[in-house]
Amino acid sequence: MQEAYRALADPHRRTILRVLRGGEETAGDLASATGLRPAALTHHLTVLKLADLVRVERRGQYQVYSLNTTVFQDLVSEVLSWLTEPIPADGTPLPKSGDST
Amino acid sequence: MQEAYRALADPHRRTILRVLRGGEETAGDLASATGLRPAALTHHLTVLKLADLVRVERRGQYQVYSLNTTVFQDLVSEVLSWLTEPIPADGTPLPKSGDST
DNA sequence: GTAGTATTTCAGTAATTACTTAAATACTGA
DNA sequence: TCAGTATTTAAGTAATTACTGAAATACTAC
Repeated sequence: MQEAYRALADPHRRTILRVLRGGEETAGDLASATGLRPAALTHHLTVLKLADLVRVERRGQYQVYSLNTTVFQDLVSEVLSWLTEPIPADGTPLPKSGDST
Repeated sequence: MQEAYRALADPHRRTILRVLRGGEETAGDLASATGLRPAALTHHLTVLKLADLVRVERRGQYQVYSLNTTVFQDLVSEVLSWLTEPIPADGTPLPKSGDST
């Protein structure tokens, strides 16, 4: 999962993911959507592929990118689990708010 | 939100957040939980504070950290919304799988 | 083949990040 | 006040990251 969290940290990459939620797009379309130059876009797409968040397929002249919804859902589920599965505190007592002096 | 996404990108910071899910902890306890040296821990806590994901309160000798559940839930909600609110594709047609030559 | 379009790779650079040690600060209890 | 504990700040370094322009690759249509 580390690669997926890392992938989310960049706003351009989150834009790419959001655009791909609407369906597959060519690399060129993603470049327009993000305002990135080709080489910079490729860099971000590489990070997203490393995280297995997107898939590519060559279609003629184009590279067509799409969301790998499986991994994407796993990621969301993991973050969500943080809300629903609290980790019990260990027994170590902590000073209470009025405790000092 | 950018700061929050950035904060999630580091595994030590995710550990800190998970530990705090179980209740407030002193900086020292968090250092033990993560295996970080004091100065490195402070660095990560600063990032988490910047993202408003954690709060601190001095309690005597200790600094007691806790989750800011509001922001934390906002973050989870936003990620979750990516699954439930697809962005409609624009009208631009894309080449279909069999299209080439 | 050749020209044109789409995309990636390469090599280098600037900015950011995580970390270190040492010193400073904030508090406690005697 | 002093010694001790907890934590942060400061200054520097090494690694990582995002980006650039230029060259290379992959394909299409003639």
